[in-house]
Amino acid sequence: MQSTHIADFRPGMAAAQPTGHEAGRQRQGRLWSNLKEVCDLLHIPSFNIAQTDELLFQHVQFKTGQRIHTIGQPFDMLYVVNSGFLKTVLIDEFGNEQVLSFPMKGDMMGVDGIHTRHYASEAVALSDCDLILLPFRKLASLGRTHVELENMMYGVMSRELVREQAMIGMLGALSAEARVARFLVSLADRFAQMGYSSKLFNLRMTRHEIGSYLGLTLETVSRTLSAFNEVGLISVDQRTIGIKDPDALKNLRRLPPSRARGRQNGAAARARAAEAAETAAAAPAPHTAPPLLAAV
Amino acid sequence: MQSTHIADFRPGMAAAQPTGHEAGRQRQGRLWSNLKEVCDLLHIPSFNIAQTDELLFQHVQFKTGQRIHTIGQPFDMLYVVNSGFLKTVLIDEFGNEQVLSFPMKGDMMGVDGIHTRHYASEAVALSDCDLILLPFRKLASLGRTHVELENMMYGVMSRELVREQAMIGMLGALSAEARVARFLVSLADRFAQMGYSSKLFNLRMTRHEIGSYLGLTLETVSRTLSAFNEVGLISVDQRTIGIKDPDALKNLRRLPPSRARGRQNGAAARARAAEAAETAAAAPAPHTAPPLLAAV
DNA sequence: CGGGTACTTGACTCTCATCAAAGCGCGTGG
DNA sequence: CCACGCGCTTTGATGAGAGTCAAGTACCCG
Repeated sequence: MQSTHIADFRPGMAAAQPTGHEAGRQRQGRLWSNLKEVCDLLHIPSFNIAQTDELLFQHVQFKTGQRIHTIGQPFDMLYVVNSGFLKTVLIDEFGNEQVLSFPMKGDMMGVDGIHTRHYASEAVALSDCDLILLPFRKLASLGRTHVELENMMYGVMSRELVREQAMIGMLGALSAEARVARFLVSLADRFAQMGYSSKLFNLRMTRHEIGSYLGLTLETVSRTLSAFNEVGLISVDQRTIGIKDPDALKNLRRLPPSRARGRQNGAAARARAAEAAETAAAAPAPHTAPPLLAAV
Repeated sequence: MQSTHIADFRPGMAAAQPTGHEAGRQRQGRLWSNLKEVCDLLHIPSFNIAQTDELLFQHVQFKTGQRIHTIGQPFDMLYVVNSGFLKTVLIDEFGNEQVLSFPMKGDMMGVDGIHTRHYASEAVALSDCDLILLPFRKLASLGRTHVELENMMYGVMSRELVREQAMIGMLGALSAEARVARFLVSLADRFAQMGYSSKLFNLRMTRHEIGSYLGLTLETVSRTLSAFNEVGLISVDQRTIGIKDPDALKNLRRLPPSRARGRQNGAAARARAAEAAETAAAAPAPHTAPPLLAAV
């Protein structure tokens, strides 16, 4: 899709990139993973997982644009992302998409289907993907004998819940600029965790999808990225993002008004942006303060 | 402003109110519930729960304003609300509260503590409460022998996840008026489910807390309630809310501009408000439409 | 190349936050 | 029992942030 102008550092990325299918073995012409590999992928401590090589979970591949599951479809599977990038969306009563998450390596999908036995969201591959299938019924019964597995389930579900709580807090309380900044930081962190570069990466999603995820319009996302670029917090070239000042991004609440950052060198502007964040961070923070945004 | 005209049916509310502690038995001067009672409370089908009267869970009472657990506190308990009203909040880095939920009878709290073994949120009683304690470790090990219990756990956690997803969708895509409208509807539904009146109830939370929950300011909440009152969708008297037109509220996206609803009788205004909702609902809904709000 | 999709940028609008000032209600203490 | 005070709520005026509409550009793919 966006191939040419980043071809130069694709090699670098490929080098940093784990080989993708490192987990799993061939069998019957398909990939399979054992319990330990799944736990490792999910970052769940799996101390004494017994010899579980007879306990294998099958992989499935999806190509860009394919749907993994749709809303209302009968639930029977959980999915763990082994490689690739996806989005999960809600479709409202008017057919509009609301992006809920961007699952990538190590994330679990499908948990929202357990309750009603039907998936509550839709998952779509944003790139070619390799997913591990976890049949839920089988998994639950296994959990009864393998305590670690049960812990894994509870842990992953709880983690997901906490993640969504953080999302709600962000949507409820942060400005557009702060949302975009945190989105970039969290992406960078996840890339780092996966062994990619956290300083330079490719967005796998469109501005529209980012906007939907953050509760903003695509124009606002685009403008905000441009503004960050202008003050030197990041570099933007289409879907290629370079993180220049992660700390300032992490703490950013509001950029100085645009008229105040007209003709000047980037360093000075960046310094002031960072300063704005620091100032906010150092504020006394009365417990009774209004919920939204400190002054700059 | 609008104080007197609902005092007349205050008594009716008290009558509709269940007696609160109907679940549970006395023992050692305290209330205890068995597994079946807990499942019923959570609305989890519990077909063949064996004789589990030796499996008892203790109740605890909290008074208005008391904290059930705080952020960072070591996790060991889940809580099920047997009676009363609470809020759960996140505290951001500046000390501002972000309300995450308003748990009431049948809701489970504390699930966010499983992952890190520390509660990720804080729970506060908005009224006197009676909670059932579920020691998590004990519960998990019981789940291995009582399959229904395990299903209950997964089901409740998944349900919570779906609820938060809906919240994210709402925060990301709806106008202030639509958010308040849906908040009222969802409250009404929950009251109905609990056996209270869904037409007339008391808010247990302040405008500030509602605003925090919905990502709005308290002034916007207040103004929106007043506007709904003005067009006859609801009646408002401080914390007492009367639902007049639930269907219009459910579908409402945007009220007609205020200048268009100046001097006129309420019925006509309500009709137009409902119509606005219907119109939006009947729209063709192209899949590619912008994420936010149809026109009126 | 040419068509289409994604992205950027500008001008304008409008919703909602902010600031401010009164009412109202309820509990406390005189 | 009433007066006082404080927190909650309402309402108004104002403005800033973000959405909407509209070109125009860059990029991708057949």
